[in-house]
Amino acid sequence: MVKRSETSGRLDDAARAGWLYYVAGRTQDEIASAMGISRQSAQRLVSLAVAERLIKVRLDHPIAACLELGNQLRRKFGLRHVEIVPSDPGSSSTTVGIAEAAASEIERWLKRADPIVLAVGTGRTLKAAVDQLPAIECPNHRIVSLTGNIAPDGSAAYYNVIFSMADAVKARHYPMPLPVLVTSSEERELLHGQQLVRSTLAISAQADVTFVGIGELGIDGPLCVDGFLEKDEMMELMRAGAAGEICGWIFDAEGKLLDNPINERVASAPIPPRDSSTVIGIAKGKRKFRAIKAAITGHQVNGLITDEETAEFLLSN
Amino acid sequence: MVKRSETSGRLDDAARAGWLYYVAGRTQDEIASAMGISRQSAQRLVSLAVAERLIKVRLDHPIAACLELGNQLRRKFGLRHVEIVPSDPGSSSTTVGIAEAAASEIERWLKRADPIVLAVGTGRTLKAAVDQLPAIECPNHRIVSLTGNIAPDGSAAYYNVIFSMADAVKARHYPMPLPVLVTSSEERELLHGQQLVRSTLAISAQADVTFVGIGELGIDGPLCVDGFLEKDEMMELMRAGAAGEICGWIFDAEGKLLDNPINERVASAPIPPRDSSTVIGIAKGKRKFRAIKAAITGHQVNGLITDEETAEFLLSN
DNA sequence: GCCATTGATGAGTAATTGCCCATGAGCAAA
DNA sequence: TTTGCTCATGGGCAATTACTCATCAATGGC
Repeated sequence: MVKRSETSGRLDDAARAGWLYYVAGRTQDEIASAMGISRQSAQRLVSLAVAERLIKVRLDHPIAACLELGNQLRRKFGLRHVEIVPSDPGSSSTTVGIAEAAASEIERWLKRADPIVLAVGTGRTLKAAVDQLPAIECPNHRIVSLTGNIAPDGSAAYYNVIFSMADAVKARHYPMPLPVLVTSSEERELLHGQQLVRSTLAISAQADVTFVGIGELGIDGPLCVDGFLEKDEMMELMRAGAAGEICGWIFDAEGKLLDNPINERVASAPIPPRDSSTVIGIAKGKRKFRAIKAAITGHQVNGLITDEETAEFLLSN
Repeated sequence: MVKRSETSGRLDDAARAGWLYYVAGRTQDEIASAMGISRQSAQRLVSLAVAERLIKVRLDHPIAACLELGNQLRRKFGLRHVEIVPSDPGSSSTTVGIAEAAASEIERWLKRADPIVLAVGTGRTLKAAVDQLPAIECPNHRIVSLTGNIAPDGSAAYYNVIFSMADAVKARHYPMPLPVLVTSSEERELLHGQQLVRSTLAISAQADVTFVGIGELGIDGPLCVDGFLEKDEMMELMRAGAAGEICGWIFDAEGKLLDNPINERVASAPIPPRDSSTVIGIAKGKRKFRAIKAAITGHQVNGLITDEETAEFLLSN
C-alpha cells in the first residue's frame, strides 16, 4: 500500500490550511473540521505554511512617509531606484522588511519577458531576501554571482546566495567558484585566468540588474566574522579610512574604492557599471549607516532598499 | 477638504500597522505602543488594512490555483465539498490524481471518532481510489454499497468497490447482492423486498457520506462496455436526452433523473439525500465533462473531486 | 533485534485577538 | 448655545490562536 501522508502531502495540507485561513478567512476550528483533523493540527499546518513561506503577505499601499523619504533620497543621491519600508523599532533584525521588499523587486525583474542577466552578491541580507522568493520559472534569464562562496577554510559559506536562489528560480545560474579574498593579486590573476571563471566574469559584466548587500567594517562586520580578514588587517583598513564593502570591495567614506593591498586580493567580479545598469544595495540598520552613506555617495550602487530609520539618517547627514 | 487628508492619513496608519503585524510579525500590543495608540485602535487599523485590501495574501504552492478553482466551483454550483487536483496533460488516465485525492478524503472520514455510515458506488474511478487506501481499523463505521456487483452474466464485476475496500478497511461492510440493472421494475420490487436487501437499503439511506463515480453515456461508456445495456438501448437513452449516470441512475443535461423505462430497472439504492448528507462525485476527463456538469447542476451530488482541466470547463460553460 | 532520534499528536494553558458597548469629542444644523 | 449625529476610543469579555509538555509511533543506526 502506498504511503501518502508524507512531506509533500503535508505541505499540500499546509497550503490548503493556509489558504483556508488567510484567503478564505476561516477559523482554525473550521479548518480542522473541514479537513478532519484536530484544531491543534490545523494550527500547526497554518504555521507550517507560514514557516515554509507558502503564504506570502505583501502590503499594497504606498505609505506616504516612506514614499516621501524615498523621493528625497532619490533626488539627493541621484539614485535610480529607492524603496523604503517602515521601520520596526522593536526588532533588532537586520533583514526584516527589506528582505521581503528585495524579494519583490527581484521577482519583478525575473518576470520580465525579455532575457536579462541578474547578478547577485552575497551576505546575510541578500540570503534572507532570496529565501523569500517564490518558485519561478524563467529559462530566458541568467543569474550570475559576483562573488565566491568559499570560506578561507575551504567550506562554502552558509549564506551563499546563488545556490539558494537556484532552488527557487529555474534559470541558468553561474556561481563563482572562488573565495572572496585570495592571498595575493597574483593568485587572483591566476584564478581569474581560468576558462570557467573568465566566462562567468564576462557574464557578470553584462548584468542588467544587480542586487548586493552592503557590509559594514569593524571586527563585528561580516568580513571578520566570517574569517576572511584577521582583526589586525581590519584595524589597518579602518585606519586607512575604510567605511564599507560590497562583495569584498572596500571603499572609504566618500565611496571611493580604497587604494589598499587588500582590495588587490578581492577575487569577486567588479561591481557592474552604474552608468549603464541598475545596481541595488540592500541594507539597513545603525551599524551600517556609515557604509550605506558611503556606498550611495560614491555611486557604488545606484539603487537602495532600506528602512525609514536608515533613510532618515541618510537625509539628515 | 480636511476630511480627505485625515482619511488618507488613517489609511497610512493602517498600512503601517498592517505591515508591522503581517510582515514584521509584531503583536497588536507592540504595534500599539510603537504607534502610541491603544491596542484596540491598533486592532482596528490592522483590520482596516485587511478590509481595504492593503494587505494582499498570496499562496505560493502548486495547489493554489486548484483551491481557487475549487472555491469558484463551490460558489457557482452550491457544493459542500470541492477538491481539485492538478491536471496532468501528458496522461490519458481517467483516475490519476483524483483517485489519490478521493482516497485521502475517504481516509479523513474514516478517521473520525464518531461512528458514520459511508456509502460507495462503483466504477473504475472509485476502484482506483479505494486501491489507494491504507489499512485502517475503524470498527465503529459501517460501509455500504449503493449498487450491486453482479454483471448480467452472473459474474462479479472486477471493479466492484466494496470488496476491495473491505481488504483495506476493517469495518462492517454491506454489499448489495444485486445487478445494477434488472429486467423489469417488477423484478426490482421483488429483489428489493428480500430481507437482506431491505436492510442494506435501509443502511444506505442513513449514509453520512457517499462516494460515487460519475459515468458518461455512449457506446464507450461503462454501462455499455460492461454489458449492462445494449447498444440500441443506449442509443435510445441518448435520444431521450441522457447525459450521465451515477450508480446506474440516468439523468439528463439538467441533472434530472430521466423518466424512462430503463431507470425503472435500476436496482441500485437511491442516491442518499443531498440536503442532509454529503455525496461526493469523483470524475474527470473530457469524455465525462457533460455528465459531470449535469450531475452538479441537478444536485445529484453535492461534492466533487476532479481535476483542473475539468474544473475550468465546468466554470466556463 | 534494540535503542536513540525524530516528528506528529492531543491536552492543557497562556497569550492574543475580535467584538460589543458606553462614552465623549467634533461638527453641522436649529 | 443647544441638539442631534457620526465616529473614534478604550474597557471588558468571549473567541481564537500560540505554545508547552507528555506521549506515542515510525525511522534509522548500532
